[in-house]
Amino acid sequence: MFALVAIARPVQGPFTYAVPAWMQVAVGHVVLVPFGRTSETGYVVGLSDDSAGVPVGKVKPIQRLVDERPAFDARQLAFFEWVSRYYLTPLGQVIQTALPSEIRAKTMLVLHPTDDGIEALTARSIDGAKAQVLREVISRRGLTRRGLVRRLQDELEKDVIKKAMDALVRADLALWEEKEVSGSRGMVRMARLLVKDPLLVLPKAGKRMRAVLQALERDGGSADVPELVAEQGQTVRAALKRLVEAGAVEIVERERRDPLDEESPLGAAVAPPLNPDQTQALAALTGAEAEGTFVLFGVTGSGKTEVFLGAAKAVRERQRQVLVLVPEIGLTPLLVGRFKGRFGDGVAVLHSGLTGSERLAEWRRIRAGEASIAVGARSALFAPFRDLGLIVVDEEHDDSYKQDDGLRYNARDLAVVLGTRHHCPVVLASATPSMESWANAKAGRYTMLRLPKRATPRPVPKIELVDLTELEPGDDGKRPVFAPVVVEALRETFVQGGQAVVLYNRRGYATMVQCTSCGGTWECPNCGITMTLHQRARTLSCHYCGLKRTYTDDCPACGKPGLEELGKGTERVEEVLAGLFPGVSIGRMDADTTAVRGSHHRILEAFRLKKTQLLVGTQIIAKGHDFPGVQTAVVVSADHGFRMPDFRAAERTAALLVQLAGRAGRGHAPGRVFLQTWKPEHYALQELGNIERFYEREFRLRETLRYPPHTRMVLLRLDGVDRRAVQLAASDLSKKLRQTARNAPGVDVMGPAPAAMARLVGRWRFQIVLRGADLRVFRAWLADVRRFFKPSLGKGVRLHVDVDPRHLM
DNA sequence: AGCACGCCGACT
DNA sequence: GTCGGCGTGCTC
Repeated sequence: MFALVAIARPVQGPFTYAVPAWMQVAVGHVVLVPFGRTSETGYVVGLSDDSAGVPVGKVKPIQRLVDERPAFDARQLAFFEWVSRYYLTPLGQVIQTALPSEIRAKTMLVLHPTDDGIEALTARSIDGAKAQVLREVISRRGLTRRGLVRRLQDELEKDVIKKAMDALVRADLALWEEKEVSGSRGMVRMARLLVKDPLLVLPKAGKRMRAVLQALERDGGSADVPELVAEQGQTVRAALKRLVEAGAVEIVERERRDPLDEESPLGAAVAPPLNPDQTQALAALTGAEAEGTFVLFGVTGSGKTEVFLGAAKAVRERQRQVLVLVPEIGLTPLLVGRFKGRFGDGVAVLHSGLTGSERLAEWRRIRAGEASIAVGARSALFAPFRDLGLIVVDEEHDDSYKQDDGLRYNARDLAVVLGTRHHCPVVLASATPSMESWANAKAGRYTMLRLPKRATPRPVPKIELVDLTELEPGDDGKRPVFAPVVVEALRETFVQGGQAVVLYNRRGYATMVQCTSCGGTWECPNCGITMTLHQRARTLSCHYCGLKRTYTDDCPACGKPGLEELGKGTERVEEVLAGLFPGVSIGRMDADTTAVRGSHHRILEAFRLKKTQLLVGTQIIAKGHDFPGVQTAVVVSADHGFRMPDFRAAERTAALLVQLAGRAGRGHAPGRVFLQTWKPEHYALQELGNIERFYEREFRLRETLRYPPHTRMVLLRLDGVDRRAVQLAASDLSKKLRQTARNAPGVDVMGPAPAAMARLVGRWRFQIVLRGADLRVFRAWLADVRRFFKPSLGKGVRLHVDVDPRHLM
């Protein structure tokens, strides 16, 4: 008996293994198999009586089962195989992405001394680097190659250490042993303040240590280490070490907890009556033979969730399962709460905040059929459902459905595939459907369901375009940030005790700092882009790689004072608003203010409870929250997004603006929405009141430009430290691709071209865009050229393959 | 991804 | 003559 095994590594598989006579193996079993010089996790994807052409001498036996029960069934396997083909990713990697990381055995090689080795060190018969390494091997047994290097890197060169290790093994003074490692234990390290006034104990604490202490005091005496690192950088670890030594701080491990437990208020247990539109949509989804994909196109506040809940109830009654996908579960505690309130324990929640064991428990509950409803972020798509009766993709236009590393799948698209495999309806819901979904509905492939009215009879707010070109410069010669009409509306709002949101899609204080004497600007040495000034933190920071530099008043190049702070971000907008409306309390929400765990929730709660009257922030404020008190919404610069070098810029910006407009006037007062713009004539702005007209225009525009959804794209991104090597590899690859593309009608190979951000984190990036007009021809051609897509193209050049990219930047 | 094999330049 | 650079190809 032989088993076909897909390996959890980026290798083209599967591989044939012998099944020991005593072992019961089935398709779906996770197994440990010998692979190369060590062992690796494998997934049984087939069984056969012969060795499938592999010489029997080469075939090795399966070592053991990792889990008694198969992790996936034949239907799921077929789905994984589809995903593997579509995303040009080896099957083993797809399955690895799909399964909880806990269901994975892994071994690593660790170094142990032999008796001869111990003898040799005592006898001092060896010396130099070998002796140093051997001493380390003996005193700290079981270190990996990397671990040894890390431990000795201060004393020896990296390759000297490696050579010494190999020499020791060759001389039988040490040997490699295989050690099994368990997956993540799901524990978080937490720093806790031990003394009241740490600076008394540590009068000489440095800047870093002080920053850590400050953060700890601010967060009530304790904080998670990963969060401190996210906030202040890796130097936190060194600072903590010294604080622990000084006895000011202790490190404790704690279970990672579900951040939603305390945050998702349970919704009502009983369904409210539905309006006619909702009833009609519900009927379409729950019909006896309902199948296929539906676009639930409902304005914000139209009661889409009630339709999901009603449909879920009907599906449950038929003993089938329901999958509800949400973009980022941390942003949707309300939706989770409503499902839990209606269906109680039957709801499994899958998200990244769970510990490994918690996630595994939820996963098993779904496999066992105990949970009939799963709510989760994109990876919930791979949960082991037995029989799905409904799939909901909420806010389907959201880009976070696309995974942007590793297996770059789009959960919205895969939901549609999964739906056909389970013969169940799939609902793609949004107030601003994606161009693809809208086009599919228009072409009749999907069914359009409309909820054109708000559930409560409030009017959709009026959108007012404010032409910034007509704005007069102020006394200082600069144009004000806000037009008078906007300032007036905001004032009126606050006088009436109402609330407002102001969106500006850039964080920080100034996007660029320039010396008035020498004209020098700060650029990130890793990424080559200008660094943003963060006034409060007094730092300049690179928004791509996170590099931070202390901000000084004098130019670092010529030493003269007089720096000009150009451009603006949320921090400056907040400052301007504080100046305009003294006495109005302002909350700011952007990646800077939400870096600390729980602060996201805190800022929103303060606004919901009307402790703050005005909320300033980046696009994060437009996502799915319901603030009844918001009377006025302002977009500081509506055409900001259009300038992005990306064919989806208009679509994305239009969606953002409509979503933001939906935040206003959901309560008693009618809402007003102001969009400040330099280009009021832009078609996306002109058609915001009727987004379907915008879709029509955008659809035709994309047709002339041969962009999706009229064509399909695959983005090949090459990156590496050596610019010339990357460019060379890219032109080499594109040459090969172009040659084969001659026989594939409608296939274009574009580029290579430097990526819009040509250098990120010290790596140069070039890209090649593949485009196909005919899906069948394109897919066949891709299957053929897949052989060129090796993850490493030599000389430190890496290749990432992105099928259906969301960005071309 | 790792890792071994193998072919060309600077050293004992 | 050997060590070591990393290009190429394999892992059942």
